[in-house]
Amino acid sequence: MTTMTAARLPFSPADRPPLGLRERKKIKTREAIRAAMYALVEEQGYEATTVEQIAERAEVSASTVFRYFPTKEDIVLTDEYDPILLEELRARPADEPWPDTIRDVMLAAARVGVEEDPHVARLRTRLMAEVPAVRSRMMESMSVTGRLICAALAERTGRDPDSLEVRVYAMSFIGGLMEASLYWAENGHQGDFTAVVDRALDVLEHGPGQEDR
Amino acid sequence: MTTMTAARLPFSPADRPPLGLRERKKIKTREAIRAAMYALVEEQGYEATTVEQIAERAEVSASTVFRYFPTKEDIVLTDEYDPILLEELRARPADEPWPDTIRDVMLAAARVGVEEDPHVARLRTRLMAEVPAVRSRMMESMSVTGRLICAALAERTGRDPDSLEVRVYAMSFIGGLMEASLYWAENGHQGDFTAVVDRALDVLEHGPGQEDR
DNA sequence: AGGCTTTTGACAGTTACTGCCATTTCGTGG
DNA sequence: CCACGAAATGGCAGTAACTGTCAAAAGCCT
Repeated sequence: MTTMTAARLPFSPADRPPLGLRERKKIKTREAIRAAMYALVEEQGYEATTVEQIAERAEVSASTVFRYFPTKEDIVLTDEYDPILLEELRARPADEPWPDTIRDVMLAAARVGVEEDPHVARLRTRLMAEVPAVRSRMMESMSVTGRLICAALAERTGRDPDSLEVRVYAMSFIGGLMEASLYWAENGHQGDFTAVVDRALDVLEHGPGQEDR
Repeated sequence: MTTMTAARLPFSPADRPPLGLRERKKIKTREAIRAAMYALVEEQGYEATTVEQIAERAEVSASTVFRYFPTKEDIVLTDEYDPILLEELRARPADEPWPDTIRDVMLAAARVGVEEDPHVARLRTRLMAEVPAVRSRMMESMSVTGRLICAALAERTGRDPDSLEVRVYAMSFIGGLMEASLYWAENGHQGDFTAVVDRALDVLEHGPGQEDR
């Protein structure tokens, strides 16, 4: 109930002010833990960093770290893309052709994700490529994004979000985007991430090109 | 070096006889461990089964279990689809249109996987759906299958197997097939698995249907 | 200031997994 | 058939990520 405040739907405009000391401190702690982990990972690498070290540097106990993040991997990668996606989806006209919708929504999410903190975005994708555990956790988190795509597509086309067809489509999408991120990281984060995503979206929409033969 | 004998390429016909006592015993141990785990999982569930229990029932030490399988998850799901896939790929004419190739190859692999031991196939997919750790491990293993698809597509179309386009295509494929397995398991393994895969392949080839609007 | 709730730290316990070393077991050449 | 080297095994100690519990501390409210 404390962790994962992702599902809070639209963000009513007036709920910034009423933040008690408690809430503010929680945010600070959360970010202190993140910062500690980022720093340690850059110094020693992911596996070499223990949760105790993270706790120590963040000046909290190990128990507290686990109260804020369910697993070590989550410390590096929890960040809510889904709300952005939802917001972006909501902003689109309901009769827009689906391919256009999904493309723009994905590009927007990618843009926000990278521009917000380019340094962290790179570290995150690098770890995704290098550390299996991180990659796995990311996949899990992406698959809930997949369900979100199911819902969106279902809503716009009047299909069953739980049908095999819709689900397979959504997860193939996720798989493709995941690979795009990996590609970007493996090639030293060359070029614009959104450009990479754009190319990936082409493939997902039209296939790899030169279809047969 | 002992585990994962998957990459042994074509299977020359005459290497069944020269199996020493040692080799035979190793296979027996391996299967004993697997059998022990399957049984215990059905009795108590996945998480409740510890490696020590598995070792005990298989009449080996815990050390030995870890010598045979790198992780607990691998005990349930290691089984080499990739060799089947390779063999099947090899059997196809080189000028066959790619969509036909990939479809038939995948269907063949699915068929073999399920028919060989339906009971285990169901348990495996059920665990995939229910246990995140198993699902993750499966994803990792599927992503090496993805590289295999990259290589095959690249070879047949003269493209770079490491290009973004080819990689995204392959992984979207994997994502879709993964979801098909999950779907099958979540719906109580209704119907033929190959039929489910067939529908998934339609989606991967042509999109979810009713493209836009 | 005093009582209530939430957050925190300390601690003990579990389990997957890693190395290391001594012992056993198998394959082989004499 | 027997030794000798290599491989497989078991036992043990250690690590690190979690989990659950309980008492102390800190923010909140009147």
